[in-house]
Amino acid sequence: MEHLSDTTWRFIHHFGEMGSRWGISRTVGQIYALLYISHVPLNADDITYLLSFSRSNVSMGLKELQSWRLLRSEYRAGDRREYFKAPEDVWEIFRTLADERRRREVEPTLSVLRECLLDPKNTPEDEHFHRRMQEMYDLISMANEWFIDIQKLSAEDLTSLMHLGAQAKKLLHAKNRLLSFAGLTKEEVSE
Amino acid sequence: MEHLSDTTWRFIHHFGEMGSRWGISRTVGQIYALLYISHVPLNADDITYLLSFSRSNVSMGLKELQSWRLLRSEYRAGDRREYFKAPEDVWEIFRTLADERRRREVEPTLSVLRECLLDPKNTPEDEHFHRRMQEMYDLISMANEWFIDIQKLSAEDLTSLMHLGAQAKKLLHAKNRLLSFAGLTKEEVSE
DNA sequence: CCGTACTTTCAGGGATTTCTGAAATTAATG
DNA sequence: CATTAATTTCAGAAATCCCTGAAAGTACGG
Repeated sequence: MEHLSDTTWRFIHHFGEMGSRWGISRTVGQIYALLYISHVPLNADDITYLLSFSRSNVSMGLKELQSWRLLRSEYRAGDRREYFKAPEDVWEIFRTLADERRRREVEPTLSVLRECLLDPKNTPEDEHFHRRMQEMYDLISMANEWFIDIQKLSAEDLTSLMHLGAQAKKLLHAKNRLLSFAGLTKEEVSE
Repeated sequence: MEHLSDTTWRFIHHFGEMGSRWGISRTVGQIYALLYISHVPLNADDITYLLSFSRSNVSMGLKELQSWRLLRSEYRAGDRREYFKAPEDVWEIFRTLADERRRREVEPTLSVLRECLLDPKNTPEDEHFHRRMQEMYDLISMANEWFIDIQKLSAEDLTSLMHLGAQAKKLLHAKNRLLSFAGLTKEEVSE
């Protein structure tokens, strides 16, 4: 890649902007967009040249992306530079991203909430605070578990489920009807 | 509320930090955490006093939270100040938050991708860029549609589905078996 | 309309984050 | 083990974001 076309630049630029709205800095977003779209793995100098920011910034950016487990890298015979690329599978990228955010943000939030919920309740006001924190804890905790669980599924299964969308509700009800028809309660059906 | 207890302060402080990792500033995060946890609606002066930052900052923060549709407010007889609170239902809060982010971040991203996909492909390299952008577009687009669809469901239905988690896969396969048992293809079953 | 109670706006200062370039570090090669 | 290639670190500059206080705006009650 000699230099960036208008289209690729727009793509890269947009993901820079998006990145800066999330925890990621603009340049890190751009580096990842570039690696995502490139048809060939790139080394740090390639990135420095194509995006024209400082070599050290690229180095730090790559390090950060690695800490998010978002990069694959390889070495080549007779070349001691490291070549980076994003995973082929878009699903994998989003999954990793989401999981890393879960670990960095959701888990610590749950810890703080758990601690707050352990504190003594001295006043009726405290009772109310406790209740609200509990509500939030329950929701976040459930979503967290759900996400961990859902990660087991393959991209294809996830795709099917997504296409199912709100229809899943009907399926759920149908399932419950079948169970009660068979004279079973939910509890009797183990896993 | 005369002043904040240690526990509430920890809660508020944490959501300030979390907010600053998302698009929201620290103080806006704190204001919302306070309004969320308070047992009684608060006016701007209450917030200024309890969190001790400037009145104007509180004003701007409330305005921003309103632009996210995250606040309810009320007026009281003989008091011209506006009193704010967060919705009672935690589900509603997260739903609103997610939907607003969808509108502010996901939709514009899809627009950019659509535009990029319309651009002419001049080289084999461009073909590759196109393919990668298409892959990303397809995934984001599907997730977007899915989320819009899922929003129709009630908190209870969502809870059931979440508890179902990865088991939903079995349900999906059961459905397909039922369909093929009935001699129907997916395509023949419209909605 | 005037005064009062409250809210909003916004320019500028302060704080934080991000980026750079020089120097240090690491690692491969002859 | 010296040389060279590549990477990383880090202090400070630059850019950005956030918050404040003063001033302007709004709206209600008399």
